[in-house]
Amino acid sequence: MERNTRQRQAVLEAIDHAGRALTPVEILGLAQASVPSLNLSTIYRHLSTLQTEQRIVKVLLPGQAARFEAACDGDHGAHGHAPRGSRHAAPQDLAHHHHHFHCSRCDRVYPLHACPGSMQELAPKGFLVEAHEITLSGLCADCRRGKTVEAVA
Amino acid sequence: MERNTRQRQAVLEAIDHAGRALTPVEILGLAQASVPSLNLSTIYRHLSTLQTEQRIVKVLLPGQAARFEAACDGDHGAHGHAPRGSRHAAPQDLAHHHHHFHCSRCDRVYPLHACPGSMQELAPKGFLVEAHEITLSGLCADCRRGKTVEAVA
DNA sequence: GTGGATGCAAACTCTTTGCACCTTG
DNA sequence: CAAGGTGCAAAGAGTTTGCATCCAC
Repeated sequence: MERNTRQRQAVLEAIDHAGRALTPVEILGLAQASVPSLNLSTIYRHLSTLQTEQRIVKVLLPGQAARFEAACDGDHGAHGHAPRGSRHAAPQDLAHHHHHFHCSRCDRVYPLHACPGSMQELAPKGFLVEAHEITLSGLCADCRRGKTVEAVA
Repeated sequence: MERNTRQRQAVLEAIDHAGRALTPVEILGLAQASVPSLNLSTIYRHLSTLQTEQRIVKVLLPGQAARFEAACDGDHGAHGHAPRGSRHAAPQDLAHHHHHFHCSRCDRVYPLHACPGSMQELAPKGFLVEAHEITLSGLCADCRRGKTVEAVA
């Protein structure tokens, strides 16, 4: 369904190799290494289709521009075929629910692989909690130990 | 220090009477009841100074435009004088740390008056957690019981 | 009367879209 | 070769800023 262009490859590889959530501009910088003519609007278009295909996930943090990370589910790895069967499960089921840490020094966003649970008890009576987001911020290990990391490398 | 103009009054009253976090456009709508000529840029300018004075707090939720709510601290109430003495305490100390609930139906944001605590344990070793944000979403009591609430009234 | 406040318009950031041209299958 | 992909430029939301005018003190 989706053509396998150099641009699409470059975007997907940038995200898959990052290990953290990237902004569209970061992706542009990385992907232009393989496709120098690459344009930001092309990036945004691929980010849309890749989300639909559940290959990537949009990460929204308070007060920050959108970032994108690889969807760490079972479909990951082999990329020769279209997403298999299951079209009925909610995104969370596949995408392994998790949260994020934002480093205030280097501005990088790291995944956290733990979750304290539903939080229904924090809401007033009568409210129905369907989702929750937790964002931690502070210093990542690199920045904490003073390694001078250039902002968003 | 700050002049007591009709515009400033209108902005402050809209926020103080809301009981929930409002967007600049919502504030505009409410405040124009008293000052019809009121302009959005004037709103933004007052939102800045009111934040500095710690009369209001900016509320950022993932993927949402900024909202503003009354700072529910001790200085609240009497507004005849400039903020008193203490200039050394961190904002949190005065502003009563809390989180928010976003209703996906009416798009309103309500304060939550509970907090599960530091969350340092969710971060990888070596990371320093300095702050955390929790956002719940789902249906507020009104929307859950089917009261047809016009979106962002 | 004067300096800070206001309204309007322009600028800015992030993201989306229209369109003519190019490329993949 | 045709359908879909790409680059560029323009359009949109949300927010900020420059500037001439206005008004609270």
